[in-house]
Amino acid sequence: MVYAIEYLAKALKAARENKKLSQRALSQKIGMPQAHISKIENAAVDLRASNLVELARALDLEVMLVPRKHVPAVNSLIGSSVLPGTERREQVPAYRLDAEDENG
Amino acid sequence: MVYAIEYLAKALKAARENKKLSQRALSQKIGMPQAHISKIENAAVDLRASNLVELARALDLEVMLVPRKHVPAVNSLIGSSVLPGTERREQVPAYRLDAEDENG
DNA sequence: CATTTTGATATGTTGAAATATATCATTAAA
DNA sequence: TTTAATGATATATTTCAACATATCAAAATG
Repeated sequence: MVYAIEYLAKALKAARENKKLSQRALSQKIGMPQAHISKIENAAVDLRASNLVELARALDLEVMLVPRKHVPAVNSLIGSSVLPGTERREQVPAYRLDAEDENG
Repeated sequence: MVYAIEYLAKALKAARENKKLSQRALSQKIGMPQAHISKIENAAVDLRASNLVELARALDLEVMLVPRKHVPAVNSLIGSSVLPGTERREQVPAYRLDAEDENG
């Protein structure tokens, strides 16, 4: 377990599930073995930075370096949608049965 | 050269220089060989995610996954201060001779 | 209910390639 | 001279791909 990147692993997993992609579908999309994606999402491996960027982009995310003092503002801006801990439980509004494509 | 992470490498280098830290000082701060930091800043190696997080935090930066649609807003929010090309020259106010701890 | 099938995810192994690290040398600049 | 940056070498550790297989959940079927 690589604790330092656990939050990134969880964010990647959450983003994939948000897009309703299976690990297999994602693996075919970027040409990375499904088994490796599983290990990454469980923080069982310390993935390389280029793989992090590639994986993120496949999920419409960008890896950014944010000054610590701006982190709260950024979090509120993006609704902490990619931060673990903000599980966004079954908060799905009853009137919205299907979310899927949230990005522009 | 690992092109996919070149922008991260440049951002790390810019952030370090902004804090007026030498590679050696940074290396001692986080216990990473100075020679390795040099390779990282030149994108000569594909560093591991945990090292990216550790390096970023030592420079008061956080590695975040930002939804693509929010990237422009985040960039304007943080003033693109960590994006290379925004060198932020000698903008240090004359009345402030010593910066160091910027975070609250 | 029990069984089986199906889909998705997790785990384990092997071998090749690359990083991580330490150390030392060189170069350049203050 | 002192400090900083880069480059080279050698060794240890780890990722990563490929592949097989195990686990788990849900659905279908007997």
